[in-house]
Amino acid sequence: MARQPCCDKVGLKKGPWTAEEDKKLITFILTNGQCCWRAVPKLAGLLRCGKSCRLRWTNYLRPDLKRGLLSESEEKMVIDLHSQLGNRWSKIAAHLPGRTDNEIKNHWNTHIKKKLKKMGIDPVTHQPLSSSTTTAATDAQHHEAEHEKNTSPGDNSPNVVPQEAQVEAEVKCTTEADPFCTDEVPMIEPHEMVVDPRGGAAASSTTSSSSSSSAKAGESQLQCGIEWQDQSMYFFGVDDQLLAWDSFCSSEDGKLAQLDAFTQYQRDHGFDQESWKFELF
DNA sequence: AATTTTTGCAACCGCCAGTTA
DNA sequence: CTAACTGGCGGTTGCAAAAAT
Repeated sequence: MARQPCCDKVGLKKGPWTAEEDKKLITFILTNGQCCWRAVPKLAGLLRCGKSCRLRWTNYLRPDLKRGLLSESEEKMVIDLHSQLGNRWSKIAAHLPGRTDNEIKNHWNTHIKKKLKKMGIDPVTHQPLSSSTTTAATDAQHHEAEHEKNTSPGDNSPNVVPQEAQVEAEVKCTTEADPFCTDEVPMIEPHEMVVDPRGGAAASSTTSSSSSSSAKAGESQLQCGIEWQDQSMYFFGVDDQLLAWDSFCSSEDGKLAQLDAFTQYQRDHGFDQESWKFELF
């Protein structure tokens, strides 16, 4: 009955990931796809627990991630969704392709909260702040602290609690309309990953949030991303297009091309974490 | 220029629900 | 049926970089 524990914590590394560790994890997942996270560190030769590997991958290394600040429209969307869903960051992230719940949560706490307060809006209730709380920043801080005190742990709903039915309807609607909601992100198989060393845009983002990615034009860059013909079809599910793409990627030629491209790039250029992180997407 | 404070974000922690032996 | 495990989530922390003094 008893299974092995997820990871014995003895001797496991913690803290920031090194370029070498990233490389190992990326190479492993490119080769094997996402499988049992518990097994990943051992198989990839990492002294990390599986959970740490999963977080590193989903929040940072995943090739379909956008980098950079949220655009105006994304921010607007986050505010709108937060008013309906509260701190259900993963649900909110499901509506923003290429964004992680962690990223949105951080952005909310560091930028949006302040913005809303400046505008005289309570970031918790999304209602206008009462005059007593808008008079001084300290009051606003206190106000927020009170909110947080009054919110029981685990209760992530905003104080203006939306009708539960509405929330459920929203979530239901989301999963129906968007089969790849991050709650149900399909495992990325090796054949679904494309390394494109040609220098062209691998993941065709239609937003401006990746502007930093083009900043160092001319540098030889590893282009790695899920090479969807149209990003929207990945996130909103155009089944037959996906099938066609999948079958291409599933072909032996497709697989070999992807792995060859990656190893070739590593041979030619070495692995540059900064490029991987910022120059590509 | 040096020091202190603030900010932003990657990563960790603990909990939970679903799954499995 | 039950206990243990896995994967996922939200809250929090720690640290490096930037800004202020």
